[in-house]
Amino acid sequence: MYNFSEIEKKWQKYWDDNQSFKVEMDENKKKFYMLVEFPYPSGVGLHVGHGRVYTASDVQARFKRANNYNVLFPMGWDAFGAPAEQYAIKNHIHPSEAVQENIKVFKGQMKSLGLAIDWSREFATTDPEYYKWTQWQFLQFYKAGLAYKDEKEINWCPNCKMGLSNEDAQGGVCERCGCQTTKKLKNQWVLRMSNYADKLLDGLADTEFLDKVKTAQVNWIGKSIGASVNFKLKDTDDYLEVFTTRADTLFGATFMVVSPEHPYLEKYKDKIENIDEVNKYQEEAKKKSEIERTDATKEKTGVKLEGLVAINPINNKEIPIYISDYVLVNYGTGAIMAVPAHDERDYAFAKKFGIDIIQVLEGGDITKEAYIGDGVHINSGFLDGLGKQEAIDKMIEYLEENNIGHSQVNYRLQDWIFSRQRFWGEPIPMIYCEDCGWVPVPDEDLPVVLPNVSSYEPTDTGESPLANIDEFVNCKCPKCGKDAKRETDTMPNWAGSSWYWLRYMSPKCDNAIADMDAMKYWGKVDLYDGGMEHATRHLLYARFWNIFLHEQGLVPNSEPFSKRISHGMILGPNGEKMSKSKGNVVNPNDMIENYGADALRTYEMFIGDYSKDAAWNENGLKGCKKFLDRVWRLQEVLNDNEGYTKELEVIINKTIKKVSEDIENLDYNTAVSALMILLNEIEKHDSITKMDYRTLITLLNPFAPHITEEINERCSLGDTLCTSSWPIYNPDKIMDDTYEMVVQVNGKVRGKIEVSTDSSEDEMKSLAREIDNVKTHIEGKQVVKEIVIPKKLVNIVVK
RNA sequence: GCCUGUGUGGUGGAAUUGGUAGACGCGUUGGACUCAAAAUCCAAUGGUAGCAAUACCGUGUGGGUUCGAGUCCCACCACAGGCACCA
Repeated sequence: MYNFSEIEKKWQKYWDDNQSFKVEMDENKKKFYMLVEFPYPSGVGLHVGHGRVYTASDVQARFKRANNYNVLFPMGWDAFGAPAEQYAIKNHIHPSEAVQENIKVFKGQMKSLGLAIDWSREFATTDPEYYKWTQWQFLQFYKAGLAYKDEKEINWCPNCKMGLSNEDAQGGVCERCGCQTTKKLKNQWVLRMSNYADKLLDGLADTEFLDKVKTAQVNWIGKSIGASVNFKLKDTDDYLEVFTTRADTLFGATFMVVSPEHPYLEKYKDKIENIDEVNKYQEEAKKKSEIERTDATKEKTGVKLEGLVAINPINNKEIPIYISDYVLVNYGTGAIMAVPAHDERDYAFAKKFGIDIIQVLEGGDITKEAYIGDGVHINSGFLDGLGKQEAIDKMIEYLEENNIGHSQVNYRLQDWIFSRQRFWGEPIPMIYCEDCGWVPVPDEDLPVVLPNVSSYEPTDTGESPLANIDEFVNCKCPKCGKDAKRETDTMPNWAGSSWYWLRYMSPKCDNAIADMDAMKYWGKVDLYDGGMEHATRHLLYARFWNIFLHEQGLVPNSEPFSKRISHGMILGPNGEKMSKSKGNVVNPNDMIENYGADALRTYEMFIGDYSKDAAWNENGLKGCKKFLDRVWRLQEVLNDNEGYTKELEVIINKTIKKVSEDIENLDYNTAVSALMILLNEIEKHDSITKMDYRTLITLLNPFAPHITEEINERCSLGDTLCTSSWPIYNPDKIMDDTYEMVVQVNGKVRGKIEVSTDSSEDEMKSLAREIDNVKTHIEGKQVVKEIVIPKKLVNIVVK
């Protein structure tokens, strides 16, 4: 047998030495931009799941290259973030040192997989030459009025001592450490992402994302169309504003509820007679975790505001106001009009507090539960007798005419909290001056570099460790020259990954985020592969960022990615997610050592539907190794005949078609299967031609690039495969002369017969009746009709 | 609760989109080679009945459309992912 590690090293060196995969712009060639999410270089090295994703991307890149595309297939490192910082805290070294070490390991592993990456474009988000431009782009947001400082309650992880975005604290659990988050007031930099809600929705039309990715984004943005309604506060000149999607039920609004954080509670503290009780409720709400507060199944709680009463503007009835934590401060106006007859939550609250329930839609039995279905309006004055949409329209018209409210759109999407109180992130390039306020760091002073310090731990006050470093903090105001202080917060991990695909286009550019000509040439990412876990967060941030850059005239396209696909995970042999604690982790290094990178790659492509999870099975890997061994052994049976072996011509042409289409459609598993079928056919012959062999290994090359190059060289089959063109099939040669015609009687298969491909329908019919078993099934029965599907089957219907 | 998906042999998974269900691989069983083992090669392999030809059953469940349904329609069940007191 052959020495696969020797062969693999040989060809990896060859590709390196010859810079085989380096690309430059070439206006004469069609471009193809293959992007795969760049990894966070952790200390544990690559996972076999990475192997699947990178191999699949590599197959695409090699396939497109062979099809004469100018292929950009780059790689880099998303290297800011908590793990490197934790490691630094523990070992008292600069995080960049740990990052350098890890990158080395990752890159070595990627090379040993034989990936056709253009390494000349490599960078890390932690390179000052890169984050200089991340900082510069933040300043563009700032200058466009899209970055602002806001004192607001944020998610706070008491364990990590860190502010978290809503995205990082989903469900009230810290994404990093898993502990329960609380709330804390902090002055944060925030990006006005919510301004872009509609653009993010509309832009989806220009993408080819999977439906589930689009749906996830649409849900995340959460657009709802409704109305804003003002309720007058009795004995004041003020109004309490609410958002509702059901303005038509206003006649049934019998009370109002404000969230515990609503500003009116402070504003009207003198008017609220039971303010102590209210304050107590606010305190309790604050103490509760996000999980407790948003548990929809728990019993409703609340306190009635004594002394503060609202007036329903549609009927001028006085209605009470309550404070309750089932109303969220960060959605709508933080206050609602409650229609207990037709809303489950309001119903539960009204029942508990003994509030009036007025039915305004016909249907259901509201003595038992809220009726949330549709119905004709009743008890609703001028809306009586109307259906839902008609009533909504009429009500909004009325509200607008009478200056009580207006139509309004609301989004679930929030602004992006952009501050982190950590060391290992891009410093936010802002300076605070007593006289001038917040002043951007001038472009020529970028990047604001992370200093060397002895401790990387967050401070007890929750501020970044940078706040303890006087040399970093103290500076001069760029505007007036007086003593000033730097912002010590850093950017979130998502910042560096929100524009990295642009940088690959011209990674060395030093006067812009990337060269405009390069961005125009490479354009949008053609195929972007990443995990489903990034369908909302990373993908929305990246799109928001790019849309903004486009508006600023900094990039040529509004949408950054054409097609987004997502791969399934590789699970452990037991079908569970691989983890150290479960002891089911498969190390790709071991697999490469024992079976070779080619076998590993082939197996990871063959393992199953690329978009679905798949459980690891080492026997499957052995099977793929066996397949490659058999391909290798064909070297012994080469003959000197020209062209294809005649009997193999059809299946070879068919296989070219099948493999090409499958790779194009990301059906890697069936592409490998087609090659196995071809090999099975080939092995039925005593000898094969060089052309037979060359075509087989060319089709196999994207999956097993090393062994195929070696075979190609040893047998002198042609040019190196990495610079060769993909085979083209002959459409006239993909049809066999004969096929197995299926004969059914009443839809059941009763016989099969080998017939010539150019048999006429009549010939097919008569051949069908000659089959003995068919005869027995139609004997003595009346033939009602005969269905003929050319080149496939005959179905005889009898009675 | 809502939104996406998915459900096929012992197993990973195929099925030209309404036309032979189970390709290909793994596993299992039998055989060849070998003193023996490994490796390799050959054969069989959805279930039931049968010596066999063949018949019946079979793609989560129950209905339906059709000459014909894994594929389309209706209802339901289970699992996975996302969202969720969003007014």
